[in-house]
Amino acid sequence: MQASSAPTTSDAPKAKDPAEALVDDLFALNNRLMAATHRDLFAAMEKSGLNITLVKCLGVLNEADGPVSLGHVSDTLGLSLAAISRSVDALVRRGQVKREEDPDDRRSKLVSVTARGRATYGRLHALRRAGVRAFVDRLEPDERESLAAAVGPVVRRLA
Amino acid sequence: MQASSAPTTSDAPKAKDPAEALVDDLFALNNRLMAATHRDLFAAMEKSGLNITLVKCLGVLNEADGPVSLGHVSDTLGLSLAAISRSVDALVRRGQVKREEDPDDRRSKLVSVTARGRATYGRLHALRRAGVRAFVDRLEPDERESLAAAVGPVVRRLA
DNA sequence: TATTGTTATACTCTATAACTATA
DNA sequence: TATAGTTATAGAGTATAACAATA
Repeated sequence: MQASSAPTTSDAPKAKDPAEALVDDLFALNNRLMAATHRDLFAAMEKSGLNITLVKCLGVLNEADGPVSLGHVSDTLGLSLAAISRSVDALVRRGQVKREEDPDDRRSKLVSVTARGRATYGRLHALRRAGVRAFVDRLEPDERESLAAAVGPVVRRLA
Repeated sequence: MQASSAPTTSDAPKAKDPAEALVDDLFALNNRLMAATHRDLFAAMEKSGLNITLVKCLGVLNEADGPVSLGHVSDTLGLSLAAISRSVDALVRRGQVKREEDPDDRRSKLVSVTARGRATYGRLHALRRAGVRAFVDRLEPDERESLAAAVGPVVRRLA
């Protein structure tokens, strides 16, 4: 997809909501960054024997403070409990996560990431980050400067 | 996924490559925009009876200058010719695209988007754009201003 | 013979439903 | 009875391979 509508040239017949131009620019930037970050990611996932759902599960577990239930992962990702059950099982077989009975509720299982799972996730994260880095490397010094000054405060305020 | 590494606080022990901080910020911004644009998109796709591959095919055809071959779509999306053949067939059945024999090479089929397909794609595009717009609406005036000044030149230079 | 696209078959992944164990 | 998770079954989607038509 690419940006459409909203003339961004200066010879627009009428004064246009400047926010619309920004929307178009952010849209375009998003597309660039997505392309940059996704290019190598899928190859790496395939090489690691992981599919998208497995990576997402790994992400939830890596970002969790501690062990979580299957139901939590299911709710977070919006996938059926059955799918999560199978995905977690696959991750357990690959040594990426650990699954234990919840001592407080033996119906429930607590899932947590292993050291290997943390390493795997870190590798994939670094790959995505490298895509962004490649984008930044193509920027002019003054472009980097103004981007840093503009984007930094926004992401920190909304964090 | 969320940004990790790279301390962005000002009390970093050593002077760090400032580009690394920008990478983290753009990474975070990208995640925000992806979340914003993908939230409603999938619901709309489902409502339209389209899956991701069909939308991607529709995207290729909408962004093409004219009719293209199945092989072109296959190469562009990195999917097998068989999958594209079935996907295009589904789009034809839904009236989203038109498939004709190439008069210059009767082995080949030329696929082009119909008025309905253009409308469908436009609707999905507008939805993604609305997500970005919602993000922009949450910004402060000065944030909008500095973002516009920084992002605009970059996306226009790299376009 | 090589190439473009279609069809046959097998595999992966997910959802719904049935089931087990626990509360 | 209700809930957490597992397993059975069916459906969607893709890849590989076999095929048909054309170059």
